[in-house]
This record gives sequence, C-alpha cells and structure tokens, in this order.
Amino acid sequence: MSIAFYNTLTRTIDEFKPLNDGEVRMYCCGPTVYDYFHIGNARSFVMSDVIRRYFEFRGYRVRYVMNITDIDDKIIRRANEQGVPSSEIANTYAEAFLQDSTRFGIRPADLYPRATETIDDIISHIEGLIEKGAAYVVDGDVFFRVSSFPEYGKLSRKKVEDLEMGARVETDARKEHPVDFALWKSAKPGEPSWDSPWGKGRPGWHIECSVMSQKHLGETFDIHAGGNDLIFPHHENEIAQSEALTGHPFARYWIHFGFLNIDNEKMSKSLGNFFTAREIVEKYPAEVIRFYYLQTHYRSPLNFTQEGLEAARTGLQKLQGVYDALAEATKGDAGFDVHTFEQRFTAAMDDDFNTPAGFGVLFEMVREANAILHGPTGMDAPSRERLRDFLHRSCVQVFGVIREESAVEASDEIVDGLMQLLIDIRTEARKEKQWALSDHIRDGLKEIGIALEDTRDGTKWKITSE
RNA sequence: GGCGACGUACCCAAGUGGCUAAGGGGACGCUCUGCAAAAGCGUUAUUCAUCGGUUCGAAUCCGAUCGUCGCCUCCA
Repeated sequence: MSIAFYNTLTRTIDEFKPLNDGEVRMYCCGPTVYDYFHIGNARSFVMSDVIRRYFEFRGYRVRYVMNITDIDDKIIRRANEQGVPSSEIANTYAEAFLQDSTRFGIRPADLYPRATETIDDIISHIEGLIEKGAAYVVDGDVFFRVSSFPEYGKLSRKKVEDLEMGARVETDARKEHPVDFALWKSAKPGEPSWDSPWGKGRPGWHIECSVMSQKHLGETFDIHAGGNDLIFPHHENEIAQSEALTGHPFARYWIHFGFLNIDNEKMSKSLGNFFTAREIVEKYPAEVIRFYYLQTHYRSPLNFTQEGLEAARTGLQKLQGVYDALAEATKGDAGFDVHTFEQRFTAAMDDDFNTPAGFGVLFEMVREANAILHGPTGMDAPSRERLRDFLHRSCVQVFGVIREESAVEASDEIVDGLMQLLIDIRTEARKEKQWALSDHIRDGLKEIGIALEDTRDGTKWKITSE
C-alpha cells in the first residue's frame, strides 16, 4: 500500500514515489507578509501541515520548507501608506504569521527562508538564465523569455496564444513578448533595493520561490504545494525559470488547495466578507477550525459559515470525549478491534488525503468503541491502550484536532479543590433528594462553562467553553 | 472569448461502473438517569440538478440543457 494523490502536473492521481526512499522533500508557498493572513490562507497552511504530518504517520521523514516573501509591491505600498520602512512592515507581519501559525496548531516548518536573505542566490540564478538566453535585460529590468521554454504552460495547460488574447492588463512595451515576466525589477526612487549587475533593484515575485526551494531542497524535489490560484502564473513561471536553468525537472508532484468562500463568494475586502485567521481563532479553538477544514476534501471549495463552525464544534466533542474517557477508564473486559479501523483509515487517507472519509472511519470506530466503553462490560485495558494510541496518532499527531490533556487535567489545584467541594456538597444533597439544590449547583456551573455529568462512577466535570 | 471545477437528505460532506448511497450537524422517538448530561439504539435519500444515450448493470461513463463557482500576469 502506498500513498497516491492528485498531481496538478499530470491531472491524475499518481502513486507517490519519493526521490529518495523514505524521505519527502516538500515546499509550500508561504505568505507575503504585508498583512495578517486570512482564513483562506489558513486553510492552505493547515492542509499542507496535515499532509506533511500524514507522510510522517506513514513513516516518511519529511523535510518541509516554507518561504516568507518579505519584499514585494504590496509590502512597499503598505509601507508607503504608513510612512514606515518596508522592512518594518515585513518584520511585523512575518512575526504575526509565525504566531498565528502556532495558534492554529500548525507545526513549524524545518526552515522559513526569506526572500531578502536569498538575494545573492537569486542574482546568480538570473545571471545563469541570461547566459542561457532565457532572459534579457531592458533598462535595469530583467525579463524571462517565455519563447525560450517550449514547455511553458505544461502545469496550467494554457497556450501562450490564448494568454495573449485574454490579457487584461496593459503590457509593458519593453518586453519582447507580452507573456514574458519580470525576474528583476529596477528600483524606483525611495524603494528598497539591492545592488545587482543590472543596477539597483529587487527580485520579481516568482523567482524567489524557485531559488529558495531549490537552494534548500535540491534542483529536483518531491512536492510543491500552494493555493489553487497560484497554478497560473506563479507556479507555471517557477517551473519555467527553474527548468530553463537546470535542465532538470523542478517539483515532481504539485498539490493545489481549493479556495475558501464566504456565502459562496470569494472572500475579499471589498465585499466586506474578509476574516483574518487571527480573529477567527479568538472565537473558536484551533482544533475546531482545523476539524472544520478537514471535513471537506482539500481540493474542493469550502464554503465558510458560522453554522458550519458550530456543527464542527459539536462533532469534535465526540472525538475529544472518547479520548478523555479512555484516559479515565480503569476497568472492563471486552476486547475491541482497532486494527481494522486503522487499516480503513489509512486506506482512505492514502487515497488523495481523503480526510472526510478518514473522519468517517474514525466516527464509526468511536461509536462502536463507546458502546463497549460505556456498556455493561467495559473495555479491557489492552484495547483501551491501542485505541487511545491510534486516536493519538491520528487525531493529535496528524490532524491536530484533539487535545492531549483534557480541560480538567489542565486546570489548577485550587479549581480542582473547589470543584471537588461543590461536587461533594451536591452529592450529599442528591442523597437527601434535595433536587432543587443539586440542580441549582449544576445549572449555576453550566452558566460559567462547567458541565457536570452524573455517571455510575460518580459525578464528573469538564470545562465546556474556551 | 479561452481553460477548468462542481451540482448527493433540512445543513455540511464522502463515494466516480455492481454488496443495505459512508460520516458529521440538526430534528424526532426510545434506553439509561431523580431530572439532566454523556453514551447507545432507531427514524430522517427506492435515490444522487434535468433530459437523453452507452451498458446485463450508472450517482459514477458519453451528449445536451439548466444552475453555481474559479483561473486567464503578481489573490492561498
């Protein structure tokens, strides 16, 4: 059994065969740091994170690189609006990006290269392209000569002729051909710039990803991921720039994430339906948001709604609930077959990272497990151990949707003491059949976000609100 | 204009030629409970946008129609 997934380059589901046995070299297009990232970006970053973690679940070592684009037109524009240096904007939002990633439970990449730290490599890459006749200089700007790369369009399946006809933007008359694109942009007065053989300037958008990915992962690497919209022109151009220089394939597998819409509309600031990742993670636990994302296949569009998030919150409690219950259970003698479910789970995930189908298997498993666990016989210790281990590997390590510690375990001694006292008082009251008092305690606690459950093993409590 | 994706229950969402069309949410009924909660059980799609076609057999393949969405030079 091996992992297979949709490769944008071939438009088919291809079996994954890494360049080096047991190792995955993966690059995901990171943020341009001119603002906080939004919930659509977050979906891509979370999906990429989960794919990376799933490879690890399947025993691969993964080298995972994500760039930070810290010099770009949008950053410069933002800096000018606020009257601060562009490096300040870049640093502020790069920092925010790393913070928000952490809050979303996204595991850090092995490396976060930045464009401004890779200028020398970018310049030599461009020099190489000029030498090969794949690029040309016009008044301090350098353009990629698309006609020099016959395979141009192989990722996006676009024809150069069609592109010309559909051109929406005024083309720069200095370019030999309208589809040629900038590798190096000469600096306008007041813009940040670096010295180069063609004068002061800065790198174009596409070149940095080519250079950074190849610098850290090699000329040819396994997987390149990013949002759907990056297929053209960004990734198409990356391929052209890279392969024109090296003569070798660039990324072997391309993964693209579907878009997130709000009310079936593309999220945009002008429509007023724009949410930053930061504001959503204030309102919902990261686990809930991740689970919500993962309930839709990564290539499908996801329509983001408040109701959807609420449904995800409720659904997730079932997974967290069984995980916590397994930690607390102490006796039982019925066995439970985890292995079959794990096989089905793996089969689902191996098939194009089908997370919705994977959760389908997990929920079926949880239903059957709960029936035993909460039933008259209870579940024996080895089964509980195996089940908790599998849930840990799938839902904690791969998906990042359930918490290691229950809310009760995370609370402090004083709270524990108070809760124990309240529960003891209520238990006394219940023995005396003082239902009004015991209900008053339970209702009052519920209002402050603590739920009481009377089980046959006594009263349990848990924190329900964040 | 060019290229592409999609339309499955009240909502979300898997399934892409053949076993009863997964799973989550919601709703209703039941078991358990002092009442709840949690958990479980049951009900909620004779049918997959519509109409044709291919096939022994189609939600799945082909064609048309209707509808939704995305990309086409820097938006994940």
